[in-house]
Amino acid sequence: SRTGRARLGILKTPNGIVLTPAYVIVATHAEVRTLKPRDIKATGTQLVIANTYHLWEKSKIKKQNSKSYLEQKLGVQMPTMTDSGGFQVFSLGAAREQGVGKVLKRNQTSKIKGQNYSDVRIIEKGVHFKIDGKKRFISPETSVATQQRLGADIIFAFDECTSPLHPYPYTLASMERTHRWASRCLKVHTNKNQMLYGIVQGGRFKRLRAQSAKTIGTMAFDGFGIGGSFGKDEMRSTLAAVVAHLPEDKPRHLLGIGTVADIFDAIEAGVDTFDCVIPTREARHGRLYTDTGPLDVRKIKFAADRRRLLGSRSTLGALHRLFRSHDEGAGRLATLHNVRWFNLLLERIRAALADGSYRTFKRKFLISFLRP
RNA sequence: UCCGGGGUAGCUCAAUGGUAGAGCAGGUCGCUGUUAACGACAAGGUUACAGGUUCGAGUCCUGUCCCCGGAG
Repeated sequence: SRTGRARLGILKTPNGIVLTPAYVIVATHAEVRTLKPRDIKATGTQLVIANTYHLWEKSKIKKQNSKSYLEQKLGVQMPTMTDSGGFQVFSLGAAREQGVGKVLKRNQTSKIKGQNYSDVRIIEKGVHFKIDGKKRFISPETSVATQQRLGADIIFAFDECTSPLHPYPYTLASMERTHRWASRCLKVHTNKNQMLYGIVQGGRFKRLRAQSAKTIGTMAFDGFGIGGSFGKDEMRSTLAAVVAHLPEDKPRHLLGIGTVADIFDAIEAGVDTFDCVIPTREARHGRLYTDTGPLDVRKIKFAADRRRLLGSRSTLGALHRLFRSHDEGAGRLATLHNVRWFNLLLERIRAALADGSYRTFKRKFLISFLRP
């Protein structure tokens, strides 16, 4: 039985199927940080997302045994995505300059109009980046070409991820440019073994979100990414405004989200897949996820904790000591645990959706997870 | 026992006689299409002890205690 717009599905790719809803694990440099190739599947991960910007130079490496750099480096055959580099327009530009994330924490606005920053310059043709002294120009055409060389199963249109602090006029202008970029991406997308997803923008303005979803949603994409920034506590309402205008028969991916609360919101809005650095980054920073909430394993109170990490013989106490001694293995053990935990959560959600117990599952889960 | 060096935050060490600081450890918090195995903040002191000189002493002088090295 359906729960709102939530839906179960199977995403088929040349490298295997993905049961959805699914959490996509971030592998920016074609590796899940701290993990070895064989670790990835051991965590139950179905799909990973790498980054075109970060793999730009590597993408020029010639194929070996018909495998692209992405496939070689990942070291395991499985479904893959590559992001287009559009997020770096934000993360290396407005985000750094304004000191803000893509999800607003406080109600604040900015007079910053975009679209030139010290290391990012946006023009109609594409984006000039300057980072670590190196110059790089990425356009819809070069992003798609690079993603075709990298060979992921699912690739994304080149877009501009705007800041939640951008005012309405700039967000509108940027969105319309992203729409033009989307058409250009479709034109140069020649490898039909790869699914190309268009990306909905519109920032925190729901009118723009709906408009973007209508425009992108009627273009000949194989699926749709929902990108950009969000207002404070507006994930549900923003997703509702977007998904209403996306076709039912194509997959939807929510880019760069999210937290445990976001997962439920996204699934209930009708999102099929979403990716986020939270499981992996926070693991490296010592934050472990459990059914009774996240904990900081570095704190002294876990020094002798005998509870075991998911799928491991190691205990919280052992991991605590590894972190305290700055052992390289700490990040790997923590990452294995967190990725397993998020994948397991999605597995439980899929099971609950399948047998109609989603609402009950969610209520019980959150009571435990959010307990004081 | 003598000679020399030293004793400052939990640890390792700074501080021309002029408001005692840093790094690490420990604490709290943060992390949303990874420039992040990172970052922010707060706390932490009878400067071994007792006197003295000085407007003012971690700093100079005297004594005591302790540590290190060398000699015996």
